[in-house]
Amino acid sequence: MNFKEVEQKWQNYWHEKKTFEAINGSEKPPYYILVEFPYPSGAGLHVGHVRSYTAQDALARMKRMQGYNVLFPMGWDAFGAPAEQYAIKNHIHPKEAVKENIKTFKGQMESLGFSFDWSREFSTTDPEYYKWTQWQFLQFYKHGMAYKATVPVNWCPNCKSVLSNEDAAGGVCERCGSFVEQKEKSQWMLKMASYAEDLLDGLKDTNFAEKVKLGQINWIGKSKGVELDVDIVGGGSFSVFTTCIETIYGITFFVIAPDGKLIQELMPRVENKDEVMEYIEKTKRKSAMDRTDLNKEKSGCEIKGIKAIHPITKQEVPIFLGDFVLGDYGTGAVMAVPSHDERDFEYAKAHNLEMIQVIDGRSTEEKAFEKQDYLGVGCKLINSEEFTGLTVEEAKKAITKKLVDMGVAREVNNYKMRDWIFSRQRFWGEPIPMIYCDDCGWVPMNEEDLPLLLPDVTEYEPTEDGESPLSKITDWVNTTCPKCGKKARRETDTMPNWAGSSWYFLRFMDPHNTKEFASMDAMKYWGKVDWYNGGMEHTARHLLYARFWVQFLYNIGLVPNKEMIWTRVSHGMILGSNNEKMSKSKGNVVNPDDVVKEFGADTLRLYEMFIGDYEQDAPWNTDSLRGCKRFVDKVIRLKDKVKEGDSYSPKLESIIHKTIKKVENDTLHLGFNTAISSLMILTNAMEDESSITKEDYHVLLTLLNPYAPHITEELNESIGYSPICESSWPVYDDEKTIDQEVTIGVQVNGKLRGEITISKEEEKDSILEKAFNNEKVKNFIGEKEIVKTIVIPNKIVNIVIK
RNA sequence: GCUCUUGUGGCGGAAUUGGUAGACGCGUUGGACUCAAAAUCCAAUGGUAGUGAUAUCGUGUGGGUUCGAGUCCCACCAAGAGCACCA
Repeated sequence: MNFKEVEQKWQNYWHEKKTFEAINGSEKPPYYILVEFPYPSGAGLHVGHVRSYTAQDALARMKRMQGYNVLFPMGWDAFGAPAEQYAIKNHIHPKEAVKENIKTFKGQMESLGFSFDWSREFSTTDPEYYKWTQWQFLQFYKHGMAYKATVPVNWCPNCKSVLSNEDAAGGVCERCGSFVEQKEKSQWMLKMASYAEDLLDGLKDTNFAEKVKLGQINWIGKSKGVELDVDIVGGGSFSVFTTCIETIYGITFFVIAPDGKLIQELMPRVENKDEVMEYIEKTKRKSAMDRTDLNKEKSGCEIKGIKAIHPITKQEVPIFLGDFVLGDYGTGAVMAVPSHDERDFEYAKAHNLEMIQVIDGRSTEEKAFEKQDYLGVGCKLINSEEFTGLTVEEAKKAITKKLVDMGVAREVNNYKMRDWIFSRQRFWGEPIPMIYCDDCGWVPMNEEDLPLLLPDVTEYEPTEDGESPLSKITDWVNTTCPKCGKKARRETDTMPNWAGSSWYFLRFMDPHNTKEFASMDAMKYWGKVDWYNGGMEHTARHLLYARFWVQFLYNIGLVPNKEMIWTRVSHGMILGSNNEKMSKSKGNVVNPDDVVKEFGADTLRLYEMFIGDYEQDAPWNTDSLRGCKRFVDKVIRLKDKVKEGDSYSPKLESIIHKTIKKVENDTLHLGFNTAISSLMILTNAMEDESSITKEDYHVLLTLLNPYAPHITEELNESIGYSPICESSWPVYDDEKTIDQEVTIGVQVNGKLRGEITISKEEEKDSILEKAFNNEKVKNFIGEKEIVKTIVIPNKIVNIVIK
C-alpha cells in the first residue's frame, strides 16, 4: 500500500468535505480543544510540535465521533524577536519571512493529517487581529490599568539596545558579551500586581494540573506578614514589612534599599552623604550584574545621623543601607534579626553588629539555620518580655495584636509578581495606539481609527539611544492630537510578544468578526477552553498573562467567564536519541518531514503517542519507530483474514469491549501510550484467529482512527464501510468487559505461592477451599497454624500462618 | 540555597491507585521460510542457583505502617527543570 497516496487522498477528502469545521451555535454539545499556536520559525515544525498536536488531534477526532461539536483551531503567533533578527540580517521585511514560514508550517501540519479547522486560521500579525489587541490595550488604558512609568531596563552599551531579561542572563549581553547596565526608561505598564489575589483565587475555578497551579502560585509569590511603622529619633518614620513579627525583640538594626525612595527622602538628614551616595551609585551599576555570584557577602554602610526607635522597647537602633534589600518589594526596608534570618545574620557578621536570640532552639549563629527547626513544635520565645514562653505561632498572633492595637502595624500581603512591563523598543510588534501631545499629555487613539498599522521601514535596528526603529519614520510618528488637534507624536514602542497570545483563544471562537474581538454569543456558546495543551515553559508566564487579560476583560463585562481555560496540560519534550535536548549544534535534530517521507504520517503519529508518558520527556528512538511501522503493517495484513459478518466474533467480543473502554478512557486522560498498547493487544488477538468479521475489523479501525487517521480510513473503505470521520464512536457494554472467570494469586504470609481460577461470583468459602487445595499452597502451609485468611474478591487470597 | 518533577529489566515504559511487578513495544538469542538477504512467523528473554519442577533475591538507599508496599509515612542519595537575597 502506498501510504503517500493514501494520505493525500484522505487529506483531500477532509478538505473538500470541510469535515473538521466547527459550527458556532450548533445543537451538538460544544467542545473546545486548544493547542498553543506556534511561533512560525524558519526551522519548520519540530517533532515536539507533532507530539502535542497529535495528542489533541486524537482527542478531537474521538470527541467528534462521540457527537461533539469540536473546535480545534490553529493559528500563528508571529510577532517577536526571531523574525526581526532574521529581517535585520537578511534585509527582508519580517512580514515576508513570516509569510514563508507560515506556508511551510501549514504544509507540514496538513501532511500530518491534523484535523484543525483551517477556516478559523489567523496570525497575530494580521491587522484584522492586532486591531483588537490594540483595542484591548485602549480598554486597559481607559480603565486606569495602563500607565507610564520610569523603570530600569537592561541596557547593552555596546549594542545600544534594550535587552530582555532572557537576553541579559548573567548580567552579560547575549549578543556581544559586554556587561549589561541598568538604564532608566519610560515604559508602558499594565497593573497586573493588583490582580495578584484574583489570579490566585481564580485557580479554584480551573482544572489545571497540580504542577501548573503550583507554577502559577510560585510566580505570584504571596507572603502574609505585617507592615510595621518605625519612628526615627528626632521625628519622622518609615515602615518595614516582615513575615516574622514574633522576632521583633531580636531587632538589632534596620536595613533599607539603596534603590528605593526612602533613602532619597532621608538624604537631607544623612551625615555621611558621600559614603551613602557612593553606595547608591555602586548598586546601580551592580544590579545589572544580576546579583548572582560574587555577591554572597552582604555589602552596605551605616546611615549616620539617623537612628530608629524600636517600636516596643523604645531603644535606639542603627539603620543601614544594603543591596540585599530590594527597593520595589514590600516597603523597601526590613527589620534585621540576625539571630533568626540568614541574610540578616550574614549582614551582621560582615558589619560586626549585635545579635539577640529570641527563639529557643537553633539560631543562625549556631549554624545550620533551618526554617523547619525554627517553626517546629516546641520552639518557644525567649528574651521577649511578656511574650517569653509562647510558641512561635502563639507569639505571631499576640505580638501582631499588640502592635495593631498600638496603631503602629497592620497585617498585609505582599506579592513577588510585579506590574507587567508592556513596552518593547522593537519594530516587529503591535504598535501601541497612544499619542503624546504637549498640551494634553498621553491621549489614546480613537477606537475607530484602529488598527494602527505597522509601517514599512527599511531599517529594523533600534536607534542609537535604544528607541524603536519606528521612531525614525517621522511621517508616521508625527500626527495630530485626537483631543485638541495640535501637532503630536505617536508612541514608538511596540507591545511584547505575550500580548497577542493573551487572548487568541477568544478570537478562535469568532475569528471573522469585524465589529468585536469576539461576540458574547460566540464566547457563551463555546464557554471555557476544555483542554489547553502547551509546553511546560509557558505554564508560568504565558498562562498568567492570559488569565490576567481575561480577568480584566471579565471585569469590564466583555467576556462571560472570569477564567476561560478549564484544563491545562503540559507535554514532555522529545529529546534527541542521546537523551539531550534537540539542537542543531548537537546534531540530534529529527525533522518530521523526513520521517513522514520514509515511514508515513500515521506511523510517526503512532510512534509519538506510544513513545512514553505524555507529560514526561522521552528520547527519540528510530528502532521503536520501526516497531510502530510494523504495527501498522500488521493491521493492514489483518485485512486478509476478514470474512463477512456484521457482528463481533464471539471469541473477540469481550476483548473488543474492553479495548473500546480502555482507548476511550486513556485518550481522554492523556494515556495515549497505553491506549495504543491496548490496540496492539487487540490486533494480536485478532491475528491469532483464523478469520475475523468485517465488524471486528471495522471496530479496530475506528478505535485506531484518531491516532492513525489515513490508513484506517483507507482500510475501512476497502471493506465497504462509510468513512470513519463521518461515523460514530463504538459503545462498549460494561457487562461484557468483566471476565466470567479470573485467575488470582494465593499468598502465604504475603508471598505469592500459587494460583487459582475462580468464577466471577464465587463465594468466599469456595475460593478459600480452592486456595487450600492448591498443591503448592499446601506445601507451604504444612502443619502450621493458620492465624488469618484474607480474601479480596477478584484480586487475591492471603493465608497467614505461624 | 529554595520549590517542583523523576528514579522500575539491556532500552522506552505498564501496573485498574494498597492486592499475582515488568503489560505493550524495542533490542538480544535460538529456530522456521529462503540459494542468500530483506520481510514475515514461532520460541525464549529481570538477576542468581539448579538438567528440572522449583527456590531465592528484586521497583535509587535505609527504616516504618500493613495480612500484603513500586504505590502510604519518616530519613537520606542521585538526576533534571524552574526560581534565585521577595524580608
